[in-house]
Amino acid sequence: MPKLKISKRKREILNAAAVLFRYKGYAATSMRDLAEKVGLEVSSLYSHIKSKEEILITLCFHCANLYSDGLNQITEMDTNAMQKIDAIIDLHINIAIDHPSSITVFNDEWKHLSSEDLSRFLKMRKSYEKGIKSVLQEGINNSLLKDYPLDMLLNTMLSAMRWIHYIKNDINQLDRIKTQEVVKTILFAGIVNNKKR
Amino acid sequence: MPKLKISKRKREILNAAAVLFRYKGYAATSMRDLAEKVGLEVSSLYSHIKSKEEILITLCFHCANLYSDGLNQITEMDTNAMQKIDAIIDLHINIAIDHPSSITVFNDEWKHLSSEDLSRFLKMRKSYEKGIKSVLQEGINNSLLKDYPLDMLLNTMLSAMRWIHYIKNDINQLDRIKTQEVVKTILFAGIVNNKKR
DNA sequence: CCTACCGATCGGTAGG
DNA sequence: CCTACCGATCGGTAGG
Repeated sequence: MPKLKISKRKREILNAAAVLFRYKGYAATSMRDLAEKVGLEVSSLYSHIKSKEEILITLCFHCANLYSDGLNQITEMDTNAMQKIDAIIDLHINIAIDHPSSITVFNDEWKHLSSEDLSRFLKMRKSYEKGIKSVLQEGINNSLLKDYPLDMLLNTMLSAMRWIHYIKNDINQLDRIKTQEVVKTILFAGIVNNKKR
Repeated sequence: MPKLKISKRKREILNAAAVLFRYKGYAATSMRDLAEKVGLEVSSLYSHIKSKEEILITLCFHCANLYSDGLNQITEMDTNAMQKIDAIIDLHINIAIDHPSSITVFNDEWKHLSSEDLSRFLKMRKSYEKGIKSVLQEGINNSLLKDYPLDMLLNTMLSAMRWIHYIKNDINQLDRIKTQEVVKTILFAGIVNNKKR
């Protein structure tokens, strides 16, 4: 596991790439686009990065780690399923607001990863979903959640938050707390077993 | 408004393109890929289509029309806001199940439209969202819906269904009715004003 | 970090 | 619908 240090310049390049990939897509973004954005000649980029794909790999797995680290902390908490789901929703909303560009890359551009990286990525996603599903299952077992098919519950819940990172930056003073509150209320009133309330 | 007739061959090409764009993305799909898929030489494609972008335009606006025609029928119905939202959810789920490939293109690849087509597309989307928002507003006014910010209500509701078209084809015998039922229950119990129930 | 450059691939056309 | 072909652009390298 390298990645001990990332130079300031490299971070600049990664950030610029995230923004470009977000709006143009990975395949439609050229290294010329990226070079221009950071004020370098194309060839100079390769002093800092190995390849275009290395950038994609870095961005995708950076986000993957944000999610899986977050989930690990949550599952270790000594709380019930409802509170864990509460925390999972906070996690997703916070990541979406704090990293809108790289989250878009993570969501929409991972398919351009190749072979080993792609399968590693899909494995991480599978395991992340498995982690959430077991929280959901715990909630169902304790009658805290309605007994719906886990897949539908998971997909609906996670999809329902997949618009926050599209909010334009100039509306960025959007109230994080308000978003969490409203989204949570919408989701919870739908997921929670009313008999228990 | 042309498009009176689309030859069988052209339809084949459009369908193959939708599938390729879905899995590889528009920019990463080459006309060579497409030609191979339909069993033609690259240059022969151009007897049926004008350009790569024409394909994207056709696919995007085909879907856009499915949604806006559907919404128009719904808003003309003589029903209350709740029933209209019910119908809107059905519309989205049905389109997602019936046109999984082109809906993915519609959702993820519209950004590759250029200038006039892009702005026409965004205008249609804006107007579609406006139509749904006025249904939501009507529901709020009649105390059928919780009084949340319209944008959050709209985005959460539409996003919550944006996973259905990713269901793999080999699970295609997934029960449409069951999906509608579960998604609707999850969404409704969250959106509906409980004081009214 | 730049100049100079390369092979591969791209969308698309001419002409039949 | 195909053969033959083209200019443009791609990601990336050599060498300093």
